[in-house]
Amino acid sequence: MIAAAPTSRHRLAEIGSLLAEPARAGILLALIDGSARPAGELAGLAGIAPATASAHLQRLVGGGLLAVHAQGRHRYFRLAGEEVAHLVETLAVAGARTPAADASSAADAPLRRARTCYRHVAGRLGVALFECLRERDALELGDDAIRLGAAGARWLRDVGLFDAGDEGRALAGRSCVDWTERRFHLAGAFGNRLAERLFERGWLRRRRDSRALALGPRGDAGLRALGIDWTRL
Amino acid sequence: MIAAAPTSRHRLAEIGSLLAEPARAGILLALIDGSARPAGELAGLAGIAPATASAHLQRLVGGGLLAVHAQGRHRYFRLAGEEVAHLVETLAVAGARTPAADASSAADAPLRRARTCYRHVAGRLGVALFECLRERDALELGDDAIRLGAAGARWLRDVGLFDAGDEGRALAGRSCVDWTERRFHLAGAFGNRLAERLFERGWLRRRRDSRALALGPRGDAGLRALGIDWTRL
DNA sequence: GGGATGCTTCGGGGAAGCCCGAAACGACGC
DNA sequence: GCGTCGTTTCGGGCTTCCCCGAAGCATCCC
Repeated sequence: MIAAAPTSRHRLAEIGSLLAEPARAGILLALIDGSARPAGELAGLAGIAPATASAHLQRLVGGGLLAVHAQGRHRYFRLAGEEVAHLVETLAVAGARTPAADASSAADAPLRRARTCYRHVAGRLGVALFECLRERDALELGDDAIRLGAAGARWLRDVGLFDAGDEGRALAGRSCVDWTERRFHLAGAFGNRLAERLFERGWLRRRRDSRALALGPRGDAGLRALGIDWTRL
Repeated sequence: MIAAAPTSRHRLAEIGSLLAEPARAGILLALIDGSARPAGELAGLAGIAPATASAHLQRLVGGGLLAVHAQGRHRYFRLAGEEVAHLVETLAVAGARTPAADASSAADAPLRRARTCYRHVAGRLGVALFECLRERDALELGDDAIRLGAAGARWLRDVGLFDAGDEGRALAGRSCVDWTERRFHLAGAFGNRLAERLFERGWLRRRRDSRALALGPRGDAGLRALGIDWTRL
C-alpha cells in the first residue's frame, strides 16, 4: 500500500462519520438551501433535545461542514460553503438509487418540480433553465467552470432577467447534477445570480416551510417567454 | 418538517455510515481504479483480519456500493459502478481541505501528476487532456453530458488516438472535478474510451502497486503532439 | 435587578458496532 | 479421498457514541 493511503483513508472516514447519523444528516438537509438557523430550531427539526443537538453541531463545525455566527443569545448555523451543499446533494443522489425512493415521491412532488439547492435553483425547473440557456448557445465551457457568454448575457437582459450591470461580467457557473433529475443544472456564482434575479423579478418565491419554490406573480408570463411552461413541468 | 425529510435523512445517514469506518474507506479507495480484488487481499490492504473484512464487505454490498463476482473459491469485489467512484472522489475532495493534506503531498506526487479514477485518467494529465480538447473546440455541452463533437473526433483520429470506428459515435462524457486539481477532467464513456486508447497505443502504462500512471514508450512523442509536456506536468 | 430565553456543559444509562480467534463450509489439487 | 486454501459464521470482549435531564452561563426584556 502506498504511503499516502492511510491518511486519505482516515480523512474519508472522518467525513463519512459526520454524515453517518440521521440527526446530523437532518441538520445538513435543513441547511442545504443556504439558510442560517439557530441551534434550537435545528434541534426541533432533527427531533432531538437541545443538549444533543449542541453536541452534533459542535462536531459538524469542528469537521468544517458548518459555520457559526453568534448574534445575541442566538447562535446561527449555516453550511460552511457551497461545496458542502454539493457534497450533500451528491450523497443524496447515491441514496436515491433504491426502489424505496419511489414510495416517498408523492410528498416530494413540489420538490421535484423546483427547489433551492444552496443558493441556486434545482429540480425540473433548474434543468429546464439550463437547457434553455444551452439551446441558445448562451453557455461557454471553460477549463474549470461553465461561463455565461456575451451573447447569452445580452439575451438574458433582453428577456428582462439581467440588469445592464450583470452583462459584462464573466460569471463562473458550475454544473451540478440534480438529485431528482440526475441531469445538469447551473450552480456557482452564475447560478446564484440567476436565482437572485428570479426572486427579485417576482418570477419565483420561496415557501416558508420547505425548500420547494412557488410561482411568483410575474413567473408564468416570464417563464413562458423562455419557452418553459410551469404547469407542465 | 416536510413528510419526505425523515426518509431522505435516513438514506443519507446510511450512505455516510458505510464510509464512516477507516477499514471500509480503505477498501473503497483500493477499488477506486475499477479493479476487482478477492476478499483476502482487501483484508490485507485494509489491515484487518479476514473475518472482519468479510463483515465489512457484506455491508458494502448490501448498501449497493460494491458488487460481487464469485470465481472458484475466490470472491472478487469491485465498485458497483462509476457513480460510486465519483462519490468517493467527491468525498475525498472535501476531506483534502485541511492544511494537514499538505503533509502527505510528497508521497502523493506521482498521483497528482497522473492516475486512474475508475476507468478514466485524472490528475494534472487528466486536466491537461480536457483543456487540450476544449481549446480545439472538440467538446460539445449537452443537456446531461459533455459530448465529443464531429470535429473533435476527426482531430483525435488525425493524432492517432482514435480509430475510424470511434469517430462516428457520439460518446457521452461527464465532467468530473479532480481531487487534487479541483478542475474538470473527462469521465464517462468518452473518458473511458480515451484512457483505453492511451494504454493501447503505449502512451501510458499502469503501475503494479499504485493508481499512479507512468509514461509508456510512445507517450512522450504522442503527448508532445498534443502540446502536453509530461516532464513539466 | 429579576425573570425568562437560548445554548452549552456535565454525568450516566444504554445501544450499536468494531475487532478478533476458533470453527464450519466449499472448492481446489494431489 | 484428503489436506490446503479462501471465505464465512459464531461468540464474546471492548470501545465508541448517541441520547437525555439537570445544572450552569450568557443575553435580553421588563
